[in-house]
Amino acid sequence: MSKLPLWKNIANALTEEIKSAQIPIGAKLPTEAELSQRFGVNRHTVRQALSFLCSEGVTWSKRGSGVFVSDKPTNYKLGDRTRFSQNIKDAGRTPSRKTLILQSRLCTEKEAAALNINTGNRVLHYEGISFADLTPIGLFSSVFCLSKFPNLEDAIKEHNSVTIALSKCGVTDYKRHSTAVKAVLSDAVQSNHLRIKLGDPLLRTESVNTDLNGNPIEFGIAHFSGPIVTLNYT
Amino acid sequence: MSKLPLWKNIANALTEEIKSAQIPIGAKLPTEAELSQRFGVNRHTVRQALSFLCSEGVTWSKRGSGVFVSDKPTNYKLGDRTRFSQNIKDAGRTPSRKTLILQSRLCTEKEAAALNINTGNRVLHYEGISFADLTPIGLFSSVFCLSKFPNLEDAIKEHNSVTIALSKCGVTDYKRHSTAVKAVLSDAVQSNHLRIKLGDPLLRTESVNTDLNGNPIEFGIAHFSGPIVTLNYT
DNA sequence: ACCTATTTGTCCGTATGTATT
DNA sequence: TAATACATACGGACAAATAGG
Repeated sequence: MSKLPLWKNIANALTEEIKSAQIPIGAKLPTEAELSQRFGVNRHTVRQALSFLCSEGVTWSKRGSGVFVSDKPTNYKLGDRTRFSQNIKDAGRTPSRKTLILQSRLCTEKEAAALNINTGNRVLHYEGISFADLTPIGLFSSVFCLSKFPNLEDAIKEHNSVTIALSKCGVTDYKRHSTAVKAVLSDAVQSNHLRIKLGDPLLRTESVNTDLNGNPIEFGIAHFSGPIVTLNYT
Repeated sequence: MSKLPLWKNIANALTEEIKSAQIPIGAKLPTEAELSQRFGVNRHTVRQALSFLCSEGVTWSKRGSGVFVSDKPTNYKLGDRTRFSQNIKDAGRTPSRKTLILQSRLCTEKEAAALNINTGNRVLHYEGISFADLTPIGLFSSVFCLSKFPNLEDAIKEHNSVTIALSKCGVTDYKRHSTAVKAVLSDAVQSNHLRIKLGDPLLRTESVNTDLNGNPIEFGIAHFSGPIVTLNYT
């Protein structure tokens, strides 16, 4: 019946199982050995099917570990009211964050310039991973002027949300003042956190948020997973 | 020396010969047998390199005949947008463009949806390279609805400017309706045009421009050189 | 910190099929 | 028809990265 090559049939079968969520997003496919057993073919025939799926972006592979189902592309809106949580919710997904660093330190020159403070000042450094559902979509690293928000660290710890924490510190609203976007290659740490391949492209954004008076309150650098995140500016 | 796999080195070598036109567009590559002899590897190792080139769109193969250098300069994904000229000037540099394609053709489904026209319609396809001074900074590919602007092709040829050409067609002003940005890796054609390394990151933007009534007039895809271009939203 | 088993990646070899010349 | 050239499929061996004890 099927004039298609063996490997193509296998690729189609696996695609169906992925589309129907029998193999959910992020899940590991059976090993090449298991698949060759199941389909009764040589391992290389399975590999050709898997290679095709990877080239189509349906899956990605990690040597020594396995082949995994890629996440669907995520849209991330970029505007003057950019909020991480709301963005993810709008996409029908559940946002969460994992904190990697939350501590005060002296600010750098670049940070001082962006926040319009002096170089001697202390800042709160907040760094971590952003998730949509269970998929890491980006790394963030923000600094806030400590003298303006002495209690911000505790507030972030308590509420696990920058927006809520800032409101507890008297900032009822803030705006995105500027965003600079460029494309870079991921390094080992980033690719590990984002579960992508070393050398996959990243969207790097540098942004400044201000209060409604135009005073800068946050300077942030974020790296979004290039393969699955799209920034939307409307 | 090279920690790269054999097949990757072969792919790079062939890419070089294609880029330098030692193997010109449309020409047939040596046979798999000849290449395996030349590189001293198994035929399958050569095949892996050729398979990669084909997946990158650099070549295409015909069973029983041979492997040929693709003649389609940029089969998919290339693009642009305008108002970029002003940005370049603001940065104290001189903008210019080189046209690669300027011709009418049937629109694709995606283009029809973006321009809010039917799939049978003809569009003007304008594709080329944007320069700042003498440095290529991006590739653009735009389509315009031909039935709305029947004289646009000649106007672009005459004035070498989309903005001026559109004004000759009655569009005195237009604005960007939406822009979606993501990071991708450059392929052989793109890296060649932009004079960057194969695999360097690119900023890919998809945008729609509308007239002041909100009717879409242009759909464009652009690829900006990741290492040197930053998009700024303020 | 180390070892081992697992898993994917690379490379070679052989045979056969299918389309082109 | 015959020779050529790419496509598919099988097989084995080892390397490299990972995961788990």
